[in-house]
Amino acid sequence: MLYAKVVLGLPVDLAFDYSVPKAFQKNIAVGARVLVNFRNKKSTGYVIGLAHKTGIKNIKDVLGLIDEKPLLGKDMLLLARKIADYYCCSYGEAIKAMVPQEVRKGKNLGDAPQGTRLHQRSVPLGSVPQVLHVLEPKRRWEIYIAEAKKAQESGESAIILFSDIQRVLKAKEIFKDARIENIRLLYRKEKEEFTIWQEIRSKAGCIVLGTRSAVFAPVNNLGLIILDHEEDSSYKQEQVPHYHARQVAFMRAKIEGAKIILESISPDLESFYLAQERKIDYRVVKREKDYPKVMIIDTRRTPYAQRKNRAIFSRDLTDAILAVLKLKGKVLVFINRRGFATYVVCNNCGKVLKCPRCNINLVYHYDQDILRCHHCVFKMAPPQICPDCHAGYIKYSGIGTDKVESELARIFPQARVGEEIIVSTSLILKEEGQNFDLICVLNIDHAINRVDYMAADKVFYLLSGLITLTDREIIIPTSFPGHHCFESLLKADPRIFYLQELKFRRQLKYPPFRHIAQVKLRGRIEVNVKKAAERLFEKLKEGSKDVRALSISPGEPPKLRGNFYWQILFSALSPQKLSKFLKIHLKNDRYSGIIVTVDIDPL
DNA sequence: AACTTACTAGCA
DNA sequence: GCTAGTAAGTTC
Repeated sequence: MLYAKVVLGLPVDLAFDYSVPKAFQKNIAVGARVLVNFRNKKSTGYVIGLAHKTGIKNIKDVLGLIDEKPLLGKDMLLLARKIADYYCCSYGEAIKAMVPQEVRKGKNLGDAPQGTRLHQRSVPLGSVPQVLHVLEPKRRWEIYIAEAKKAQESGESAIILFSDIQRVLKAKEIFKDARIENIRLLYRKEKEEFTIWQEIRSKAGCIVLGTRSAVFAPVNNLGLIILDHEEDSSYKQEQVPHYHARQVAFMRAKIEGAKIILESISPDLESFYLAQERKIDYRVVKREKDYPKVMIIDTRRTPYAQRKNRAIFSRDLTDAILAVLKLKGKVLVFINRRGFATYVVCNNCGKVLKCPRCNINLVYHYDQDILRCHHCVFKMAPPQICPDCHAGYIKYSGIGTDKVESELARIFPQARVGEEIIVSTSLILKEEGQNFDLICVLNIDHAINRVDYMAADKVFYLLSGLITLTDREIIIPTSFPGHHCFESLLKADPRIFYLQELKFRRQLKYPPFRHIAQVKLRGRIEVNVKKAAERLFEKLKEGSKDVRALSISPGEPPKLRGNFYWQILFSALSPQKLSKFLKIHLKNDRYSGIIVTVDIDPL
């Protein structure tokens, strides 16, 4: 008798045995999908092993063999196992993350001939990963193209990952212009995803351009993986399993002997650290534009009268903008917040209008005359009279892009806002090749002040991006003028930021020196979530030999889309130790109405 | 995850 | 003794 060990896309890290009827015994193989009866429901399962014995009585038959040829090769199965061990998920959940929806649903693969794997190169070529620190963004394309060509010439495929679809499409144009053949676009929103996925499987020497999930593209003979803007947070999956494409790329490149290039204007602190430790290579592409004059304005010295008025633009800023306008120059005013007013408050009772589902401040949008929640889709018409006390008028304060635009129109009536002066959030960084004569960065202190140990990194990545958009001048008002972000920018030396930040991280035993696991509890009833979190923390606060419990706190944000959040943090030297610890200890912890999830290396 | 079974508090 | 609600166990 033959038995198949089958995993399902469930959060249980177990394989279930099914007996294999005679009809399938010849073709069933590890890596194939099967149709099975599980809890009286038909589901798609993945065969991860075959055996001639089983300890299970009342065993059920495999109902159908979906793949005559295995869907997943040894390499992909090993990758799934590694993801499960790193990111604290089940084998099946990891496999689920690797394949398109149609494949999960059990759709048959076409008869396209299966690609022949040239299989393991004798010597893994160029397999030391590389940080590509590109201070001149447009120069990176020629490197990508050269690397892609090199891969294709030796019969290898390449995967190039981008932070979003716009950039994938831009890359397609550039690669087409460079006459690269065999380009395939792969991302989860692509209608043809399933067809393209199959094409990639059946061809050799594909250049796959895609977003996060394309790190799993079923290419043959993988030679190269590039991550464009590798520090971008969109490489981290927000759903379980919370994998990071960079980490998966490292795993996959190791298994398949491929080369990795991590490209960025401002490499991730962790990547810089690996380069610093000589674990990976480091290469700089120098800036060609002139380096702009960097003005850090100490707002602690602005006159009290100005602060009291909450003037958005201090005298320094208006003077600088006016000077540029006179010379017909272009100004970028940067503010990382959309909308007109970021809080809307009653002038009688002081009540601030909040989203009923997320409990965060609603933002007034001038163009549509509407109040919006920036966390969920909630919107409402702005009330004239306070809905709470029914007495006071509604007052708008706090600034966003819309408010900045209208202020600019007031201060500079002669200027065309939207042409000579552009107001934008970090969306401006998605467009390449822009050049401004002046960039004013508003409200950056807001980002520095966040209670988030990564706040400084995020500010540094942002400013590093902005500084590529000007060769003249950038002005940043702040009450932390001595911050290492700014010092680094002033001296045009990124190392100042990285080394200082690493020093802090080492002292605090934070990443990259230790790994963090965030256990998130969510539920509809606030007190229950809090109680469950406290109970769990009480149980696990001792940690283990390797794992330390760090803290328990309300989620960030504490309420989102009608759910309340609490979180517990743990740390350990290795992510595998964290995952193992949590898999053991969370197994028997269930609280009714509360969902517990684990995020390893949270952002 | 989704479903079954066991257990406990509150009630007539 | 009954039920509702939830804690715990199982899935092949």
